[in-house]
Amino acid sequence: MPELPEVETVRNGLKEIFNSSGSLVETASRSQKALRFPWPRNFCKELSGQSILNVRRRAKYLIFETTGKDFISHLGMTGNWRLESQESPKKAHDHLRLGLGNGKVLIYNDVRRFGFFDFVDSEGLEESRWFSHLGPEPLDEQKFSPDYLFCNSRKKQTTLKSFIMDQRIVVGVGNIYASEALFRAGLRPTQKAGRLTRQACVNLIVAIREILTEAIAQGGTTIKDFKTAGGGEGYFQQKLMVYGRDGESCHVCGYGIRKKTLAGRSTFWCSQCQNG
DNA sequence: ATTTTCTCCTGCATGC
DNA sequence: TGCATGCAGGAGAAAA
Repeated sequence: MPELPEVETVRNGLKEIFNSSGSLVETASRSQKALRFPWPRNFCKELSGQSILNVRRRAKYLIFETTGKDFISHLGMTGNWRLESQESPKKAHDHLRLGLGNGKVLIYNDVRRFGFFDFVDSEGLEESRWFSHLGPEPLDEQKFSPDYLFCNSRKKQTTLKSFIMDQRIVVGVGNIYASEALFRAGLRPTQKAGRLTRQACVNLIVAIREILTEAIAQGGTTIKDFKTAGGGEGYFQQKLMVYGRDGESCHVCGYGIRKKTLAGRSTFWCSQCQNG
């Protein structure tokens, strides 16, 4: 569900919650159902009584730094956090409840249970099983450079869209923003990644950065399930140029938006605007 | 080795 | 109305 801008939006919401409602986890309880992976051993026991010191993000992972063990939260497709008062009715697919005091409770809900939690060691996080294969952050101008993208795309037979969704190449770009970034860069999602010119790499990197930055500013994209940690919706869907618009006309040239499945994921583009 | 398809899960839209 | 089918923003495993 959430790509980088959505995870960043959730992170911002969680930080606000911990600032206003306190960061001490007085109580913790969880559902009996496993998420994508079994719950970490003694997860709730380890959490209760600890304070959340900070919430960071790497790729699409949230990293909770606490006075006890640090842990990560991955939202999968439908994971979301919300703050409610203790007496609010429970909802289907609530999986974790963190009592924050003042009658407030922070709840993790995940319909499809593709999300998961795990304890991590903050030292050496980049070398951990979850992070060791990850590429650079797209907003890191040093590491995610045109030269990096050009060199790593050489001889790649995969499609350009699959290439930029490969978390080993660059993290955070999911199915929506991949199509949107390629539209902005004027590049065909179906072309071979190995065909990228140096100039195309420059254009693509700029497009990815702009799309993600604007989406963060808009609070992410709410197509179906995404909710900010405050329970609100993101507004970037109002700016989508191609995603979910097959059969409609291009906002720029009026040509019909096309749709095709690439590597199992729906892909949208304008064959007039994206001829590079 | 690289690339695509399958799989985990539930809910919703669509079509017969 | 009911039922079958397909699809959904992730991503690792399995298969090609």
